[in-house]
Amino acid sequence: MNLNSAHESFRKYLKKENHRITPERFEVLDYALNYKGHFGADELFLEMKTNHSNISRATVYNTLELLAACDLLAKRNFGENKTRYESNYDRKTHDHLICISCGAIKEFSEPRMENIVSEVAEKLGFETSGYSFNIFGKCTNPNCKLKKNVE
Amino acid sequence: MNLNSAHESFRKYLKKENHRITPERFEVLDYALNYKGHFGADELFLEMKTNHSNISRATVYNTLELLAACDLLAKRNFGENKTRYESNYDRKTHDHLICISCGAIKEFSEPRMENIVSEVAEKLGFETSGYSFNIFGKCTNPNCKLKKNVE
DNA sequence: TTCAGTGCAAAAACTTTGCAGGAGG
DNA sequence: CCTCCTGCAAAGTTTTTGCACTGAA
Repeated sequence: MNLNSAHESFRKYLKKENHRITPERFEVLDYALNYKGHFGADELFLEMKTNHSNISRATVYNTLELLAACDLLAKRNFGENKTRYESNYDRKTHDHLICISCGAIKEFSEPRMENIVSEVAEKLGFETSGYSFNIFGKCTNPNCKLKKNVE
Repeated sequence: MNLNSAHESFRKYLKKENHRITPERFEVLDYALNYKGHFGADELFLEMKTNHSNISRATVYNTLELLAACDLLAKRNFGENKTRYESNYDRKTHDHLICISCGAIKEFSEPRMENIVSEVAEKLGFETSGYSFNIFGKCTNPNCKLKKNVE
């Protein structure tokens, strides 16, 4: 993955929106892109703290909002009452299947969704900015129920 | 709306699952079915308290879980990091369009979703128990931005 | 009689806010 | 030099938990 071009996009976005370019914001970006799978804001903050970063909670929450606003991250919600983020960088859009028993999350791409979303939005007079589509169920993993393998 | 038949379903469910039949649980059911639109657990708890109910927070949270488990209520999450419930009783399934500016929520039915959900679940080896499909965007209401008219 | 369910209050989990000091433009 | 951004800690919101008591079966 090319971090430099992600930095470039972010820098451009910050400039355009009149936000300041700070080292802290790029530090959060690096951690976010290196995170495998989905993560919560607090999770990322704690990981950064563990790695002896001097970052503050407020800065992490604020920066993740910015990264979602410029589409470098995708904002998700899997029904756990917390916001999750996921790198959007170099990836194609996808939806999620969540096991309600062990928490495993599988991704899938469903080409029909794009059409459905734009048709519905047009019919109801909305200007779409995104959608979320999650399927819940029970997975066939034999270890299911044994471990909370959320990823 | 026929409350009696909802009571009947709930009673049946509780019996089947070996949960006790308590007046508190039916009190929560009544409040939930009478609530117009979507509500959070704490909202319902506070409304019940306002109406001088003797119910406890724990009982409300617990009972709403049960009502969702037996499909009298639908559990929703509109990306606000809180669980919302909605009566499922006597209503057909539907999805939601959420205005990110004023919070308005519109409902729509999309018949194609059912097929997509079962196809995806089968392909990936999941036993489906439900799905959530929310479209986010900006509505055309001229009052949009003025009031938080969540419903 | 028994133990699941209840009310209450405290804790937990996640997020937002207020403030004083520091650095980007 | 003017603010926006930062770190910190405190407060806010929603949900969960522990405990002693009560009432359904």
